[in-house]
Amino acid sequence: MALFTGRVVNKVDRKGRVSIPAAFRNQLAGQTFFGVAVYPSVDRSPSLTACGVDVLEGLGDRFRATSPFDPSYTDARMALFADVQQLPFDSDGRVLLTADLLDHAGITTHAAFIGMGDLFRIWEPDTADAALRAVREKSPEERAQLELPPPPGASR
Amino acid sequence: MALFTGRVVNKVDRKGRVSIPAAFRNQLAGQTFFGVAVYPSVDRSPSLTACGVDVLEGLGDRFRATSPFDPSYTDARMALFADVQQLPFDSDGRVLLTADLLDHAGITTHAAFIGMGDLFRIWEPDTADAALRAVREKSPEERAQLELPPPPGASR
DNA sequence: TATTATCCCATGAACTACCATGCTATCCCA
DNA sequence: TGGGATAGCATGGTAGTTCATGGGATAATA
Repeated sequence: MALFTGRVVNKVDRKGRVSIPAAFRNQLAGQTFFGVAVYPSVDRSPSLTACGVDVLEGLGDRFRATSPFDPSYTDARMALFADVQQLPFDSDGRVLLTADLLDHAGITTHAAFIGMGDLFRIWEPDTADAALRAVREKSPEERAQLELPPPPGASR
Repeated sequence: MALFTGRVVNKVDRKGRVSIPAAFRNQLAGQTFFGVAVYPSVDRSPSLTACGVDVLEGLGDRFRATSPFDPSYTDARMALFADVQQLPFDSDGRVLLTADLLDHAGITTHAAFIGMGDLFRIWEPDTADAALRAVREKSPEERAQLELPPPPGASR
């Protein structure tokens, strides 16, 4: 399973192309679709969320267990999958971000890639830094898990 | 489970390469990723904390079941993974510390590796000595009360 | 035809793998 | 027990490869 970590800034060229950082791209090797799934982040932050298609397939599996007629999940189905773009890598490992996506994140010349475990996000770099600062202030107890891993078997 | 102990100082060459002490490296053998995960210490001390990627994978697993809609989890994901660098060993057991990491710890020509159980830390040697001295100079009464987490499964 | 997307190549920079050296600790044998 | 051989380790350098980025040519689309 992919494990995305770290922060990388790459350039967006005139055509809207961006290199996905090699470290991230390599995590996605060996999937059914050689590219990334990208969508505007559902928490309404001005960022894009990206993952391998296997993660989406995993979410699909969770819906498959439910009835397609169960109205309680149809909203979630639409919200999840409607805005997802599957962007293929070109031969150099770049993807073409659509105008919609660039707009949503306010990305112009540079894009910041932020690892988030089995997902990563794409931000306008300054916005990303501000968000990171905010999160570091807000979630010290989360970060502390890195220093004091919870005992095995602990659930939350 | 890895058990890091002791204190070792190694040289950082012009390219930023450092040998991870063999004793530490051997503890990490047999992991899915042949290298270390390194990040600025969460307690804001001028040091880096390092561990095997299996620790990160354990954290990642805990998020996989959570809702992709819940912003509190996305914040936590970002706080946890954004500052973590996965550094692979080269064929001689060295890693390349990024400028960010070197900066944070004030490391220039030498790096001190301090074992801390299932983690270890990387310091600028003089800074490490000062921090160690501070801990040792606590009175015996204080040191006797250094807090240990309860053993797993203990009820209290 | 104008516009957009896809593919391919060129280039400089960064990174990786590999090799050489010297030091140190360990082992083995006299 | 002393001394030499040996293996592991830290460290330095170099060559080959990958990566990010730009540009251009071709193909698809409107």
